[in-house]
Amino acid sequence: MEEQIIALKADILKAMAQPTRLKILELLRNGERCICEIIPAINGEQSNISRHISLMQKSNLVTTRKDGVRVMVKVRDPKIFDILDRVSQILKEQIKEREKLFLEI
Amino acid sequence: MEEQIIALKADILKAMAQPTRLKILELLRNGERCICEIIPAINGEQSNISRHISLMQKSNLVTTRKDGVRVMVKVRDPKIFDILDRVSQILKEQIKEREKLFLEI
DNA sequence: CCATAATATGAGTCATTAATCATATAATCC
DNA sequence: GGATTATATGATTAATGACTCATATTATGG
Repeated sequence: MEEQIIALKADILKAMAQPTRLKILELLRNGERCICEIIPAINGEQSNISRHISLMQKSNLVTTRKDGVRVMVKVRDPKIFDILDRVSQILKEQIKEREKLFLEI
Repeated sequence: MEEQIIALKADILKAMAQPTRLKILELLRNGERCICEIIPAINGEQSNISRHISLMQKSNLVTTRKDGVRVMVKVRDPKIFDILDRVSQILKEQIKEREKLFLEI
């Protein structure tokens, strides 16, 4: 596979692979949200959230639109949530296996 | 959702979100591989590949077993490949949309 | 026009990461 | 045992990332 394609795939995954950004994406499962709602919802610092959202926008994970003073954010492609679901499943099974090992001691 | 769970999800995604590691994972689609095969296949530096594999092992993405001098690596949970497939789909559609915009100019 | 609310951005800090070279460890074969 | 092959690891460097504070920008309502 070509280097460029690989790099773009890595960028998509990188844009998801961070706790604050995961929290934002989880919030956006319920649809479009204003940045001003996201900040208190995940108890984040304004400038930090702003940067995380602009990063996800650059990687095309989310889109934004202006609504007066507010900026509304939504996830561009719902397949993002499929990925998040898979990650949850994988994690659940990892935790199960760790518990199994623990019981064997 | 709890901070810890979020952090673990981010770790799984982080372990995938890097070009060299993506290449390794793609190679492992065809099953278990020796590290000594992976190194030339992706044209990597030995110590670098070694570190990337041990990182993916720590995040439980892959497992390893010794076979003589060799270390065989395989992906622990095939759902990893589902994630890679989704990322490919998302990227394809992103590229399509960019082309669409380009044609409109 | 001014005050206010929402967002963005410059600059700085601190931590993490990827990569590489050199060297160590471990298993195998002769 | 000694040479060889495969892998791991310590140390270093350069780049990137997350976060914060202060300040700028933008839109709205009064």
